[in-house]
Amino acid sequence: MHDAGAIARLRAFATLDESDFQQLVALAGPSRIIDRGEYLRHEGDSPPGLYLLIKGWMASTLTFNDGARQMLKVNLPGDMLGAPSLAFSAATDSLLALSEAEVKPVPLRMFGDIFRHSAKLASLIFLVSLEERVMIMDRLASIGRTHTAERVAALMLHLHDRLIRTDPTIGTEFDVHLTQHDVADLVGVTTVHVNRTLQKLRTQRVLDWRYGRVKIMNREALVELAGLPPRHLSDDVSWLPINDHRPTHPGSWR
Amino acid sequence: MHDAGAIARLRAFATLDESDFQQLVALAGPSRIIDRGEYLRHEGDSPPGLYLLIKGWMASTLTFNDGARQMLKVNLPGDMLGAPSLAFSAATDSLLALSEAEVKPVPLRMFGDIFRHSAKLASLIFLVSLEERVMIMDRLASIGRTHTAERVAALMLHLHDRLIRTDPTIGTEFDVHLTQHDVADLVGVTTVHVNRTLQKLRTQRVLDWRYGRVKIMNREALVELAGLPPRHLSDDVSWLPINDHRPTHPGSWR
DNA sequence: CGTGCACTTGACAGCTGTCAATGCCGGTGG
DNA sequence: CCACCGGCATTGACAGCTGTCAAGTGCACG
Repeated sequence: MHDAGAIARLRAFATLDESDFQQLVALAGPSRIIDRGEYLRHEGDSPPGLYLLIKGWMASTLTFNDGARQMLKVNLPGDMLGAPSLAFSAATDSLLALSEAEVKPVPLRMFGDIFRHSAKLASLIFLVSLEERVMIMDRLASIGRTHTAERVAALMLHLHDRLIRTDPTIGTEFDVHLTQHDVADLVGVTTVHVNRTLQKLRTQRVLDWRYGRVKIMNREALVELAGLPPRHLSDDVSWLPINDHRPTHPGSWR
Repeated sequence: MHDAGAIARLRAFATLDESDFQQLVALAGPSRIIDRGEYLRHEGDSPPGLYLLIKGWMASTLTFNDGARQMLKVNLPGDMLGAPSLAFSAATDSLLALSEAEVKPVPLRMFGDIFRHSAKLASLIFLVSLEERVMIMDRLASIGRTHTAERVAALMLHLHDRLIRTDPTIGTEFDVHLTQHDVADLVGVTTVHVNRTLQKLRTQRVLDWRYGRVKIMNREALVELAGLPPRHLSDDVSWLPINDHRPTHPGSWR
């Protein structure tokens, strides 16, 4: 079940067969549990590592030289953690547990083997990386060009879209493992201002966010506030080798 | 020369041989010239296309439903344009020419062939995509957590770092093809405020930015202002198949 | 029952947006 | 050659969103 969650994002672009599945399962190392509030790794750590988030919520954060902290991304189960840092000699961001979380380290050599042996899986991983870029582009636009209420609306829709992808039964009410301080760090304002903004949204009957539980009261209003167009994953990536079947030869793997 | 620029970013991670080079050159289609201020494509265009920026500056922009515009990224010669949108059914961002620019469309099928036939090039393209993610993460943090002077400082250092990579002879004075309005859209403030901020930075003898020409007067002050750690590309990605030599069979290409 | 964390509230300062007007300059047409 | 025009840069006054500081509430936990 956990592994199924971990490959859900790849399956959004193509169906995976048994051979694909085995290669991905092979990535999963021993589990590690991280308490809420603790860091899996800090920015600057070298060399950067790669992880698979199995359970719980985590966040990628960046700290300025004056101590200010910006949260760059919320990671949900099935997400890869730490990938962007792989292009650099040291970790570019810190990985923080927003709730108790379970992660599995992925040896880089084993991750590289995917690119070595499966054009299909490499293609899908590339697509997910592109998807991540668009997610952060949308967040950047939201933070750069809108006020706090709009940013919160965009964040909430973003989270809801991502949660509903792994659990379609989620309705308009669901748990969000973020404190108001976390939200502040995500949307780039202070905790005090987040608090006032949430109260305003509640009064306006748009969004009710209390005690870690969210209730979407007026989705249309949220969409209008967020101001961003809806995003739909491509349903045709046949130009990538996603249908090739290059048999795996386990013996040749290291 | 142009093609050399176009592959410079891949070469940052590994050396390319003749076979690699040929596959990349094959991507280049017929050139297209775009006047300053014109769009190569608009967000929402479907299906999304992929392009290689040969000459000039371009920008990726996103427009809100209220007309506000956020500039997400400045593209320099050698950059791939439009990649993030490939994971979606419609273009997620618009591509705007900041100066007269020359681009070459890349047929998706041909781009896919790289993933089909070269694990090495696919790996390098993946790494560049990760690098892009970190660039935008840094910009997001800057916009989310700092004031305008700090944002401008971070932007300028970012541009300088990228310009110096393709032209190491660039000193502390160089051309930047951005109006104050462009800068405002990049750092998420108004044109008026950018103007005042640039004047302040000039008075403080930190940065002199006038008439499209920039003079870095105090680099240490800029770094301190920006507040972001320096980024160094990885010098060891040997866990990826960047040394494999899978001979190309041109006849088998479609 | 004391402690710590998250949340809440009020007053005030400060950064930034808005609006409006002006100056500058290169390009265009008469 | 000169008037006109549009884009870009600049300036001032003022409003408004957001940050800062400080204090207080409520709840979970040991």
